[in-house]
Amino acid sequence: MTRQPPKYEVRCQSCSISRLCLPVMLAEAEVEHLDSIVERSRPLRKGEQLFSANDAFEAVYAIRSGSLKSYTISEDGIEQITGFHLPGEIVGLDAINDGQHPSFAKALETASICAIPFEKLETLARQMPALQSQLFKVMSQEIREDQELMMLLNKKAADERLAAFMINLSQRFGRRGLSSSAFRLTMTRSDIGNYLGLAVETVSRLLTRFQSNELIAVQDKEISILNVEELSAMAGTRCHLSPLT
Amino acid sequence: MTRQPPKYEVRCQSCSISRLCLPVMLAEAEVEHLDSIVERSRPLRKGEQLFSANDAFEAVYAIRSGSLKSYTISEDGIEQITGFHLPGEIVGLDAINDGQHPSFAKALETASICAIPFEKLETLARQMPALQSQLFKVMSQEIREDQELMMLLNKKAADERLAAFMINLSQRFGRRGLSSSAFRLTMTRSDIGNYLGLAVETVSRLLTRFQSNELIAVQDKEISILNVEELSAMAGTRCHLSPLT
DNA sequence: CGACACCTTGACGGGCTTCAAGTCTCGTGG
DNA sequence: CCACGAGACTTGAAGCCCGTCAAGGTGTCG
Repeated sequence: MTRQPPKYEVRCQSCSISRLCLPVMLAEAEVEHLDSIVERSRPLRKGEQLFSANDAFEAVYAIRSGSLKSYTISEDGIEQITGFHLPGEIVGLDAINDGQHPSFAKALETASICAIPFEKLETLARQMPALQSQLFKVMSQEIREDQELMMLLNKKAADERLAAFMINLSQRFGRRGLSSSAFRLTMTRSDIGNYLGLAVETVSRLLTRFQSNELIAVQDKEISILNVEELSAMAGTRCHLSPLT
Repeated sequence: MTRQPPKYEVRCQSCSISRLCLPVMLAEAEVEHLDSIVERSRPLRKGEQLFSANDAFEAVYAIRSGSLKSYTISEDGIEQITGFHLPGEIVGLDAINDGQHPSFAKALETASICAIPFEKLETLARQMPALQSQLFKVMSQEIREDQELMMLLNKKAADERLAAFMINLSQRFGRRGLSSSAFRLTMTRSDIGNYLGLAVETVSRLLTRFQSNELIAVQDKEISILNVEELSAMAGTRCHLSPLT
């Protein structure tokens, strides 16, 4: 008798977002090897931790469905959200360096996660050039995104930050086959503010303003982008014009 | 007759900062392999570019001596400095993902650079587990540092940012065998402000204030740290006490 | 239904940017 | 050698964006 695997045991070969994940560019036989080291467990429910700061680093994690936030907590207890993660993205890469997670990762909604033991992944990467290459690319990409975020936080006003955030989310949803013009925010306003370096109140006020300017429509956590052009223009740095009325 | 190599042809084996660079943890024979793919050219002079945005990505670069800044320029011409780099550090890692540099790197003073062709490095990494591992660690480290910087920019006041910056520089100089209590800033005040998301004037005022509070002594670009404890305390987030007089 | 988290809106104040002016250093060329 | 200009740095004054405080509304879950 063949035991029926629980339905969260999706294999890489049949995973719908594998083209955004590590298997990209891998030959079929290689995907099977990769699949063989992946560990899948029951989905995380909203609010559950995937890992915590100071946890020993065992694996990196690929998101199969749902969304996560990763964040650090400073000595004095201040939370700093360092990223929101969608299906196909890899989290935990910041822990490689010293074998211990520097950050937390928590589910923003029910989320299915693939754990990929890092030692095995390293070994596999040595045998599969395309996998090694993809790993370097994923990490490089994260470095670059952090740098773009730095530009955002250092040089842009509150409305520009929020516009850039919405455009970014929109594009990421689009790449995953979802609507890029209408989506649901899985994080709270407070999370957004934390991430963008703004007070919750500012985020709330800006969403209201964007809505009255007909850039977006807001219905609780549901967002519709009504005017991509103008929103994108706002996301690009503005040269200190007077604020719109 | 054996040609005398120019004196900038230092080999990895005899390089004074190899313990901070890629060769760390490599066996002697492995270092020789690595050394054999490294390309060294004449030193960069102050202000010269190592690479520019949109340049094709060929190599990553290790700094042997001197210092660099890396920065991006947004569509509308705003410069955003993304990092300052000291000997032993690797720059160009943000270019791996799409074969094109997203940022610029420029010498802040005369600097000797080792170019490491990335394709060869990848190949070598497949044969040398310790090298592959070190590469992952270096990239992981950069991701983590960017996240710490995010915390700095998002959550801390101007004086805390500058204090953290000084402490960070101090520690990095120390690790390189230089004095951690007295050093020379190779970047301008404007660069510091750009990096930390502050106006030049703010940086200048804070340096003056730090000096009158006897936390540091400033003589043009020469900095002496007089009170590490208090400066470190300031670098840790403060709980909104009234400013020191 | 009551506790709690999330969200919104208004009022106020402060920390930083911006603007402006002046000093100093340094490299360059006459 | 020195004049000269450009860039770097400092210091002061004024204004504004956004954080903070406060209050109230809404939705959710035990």
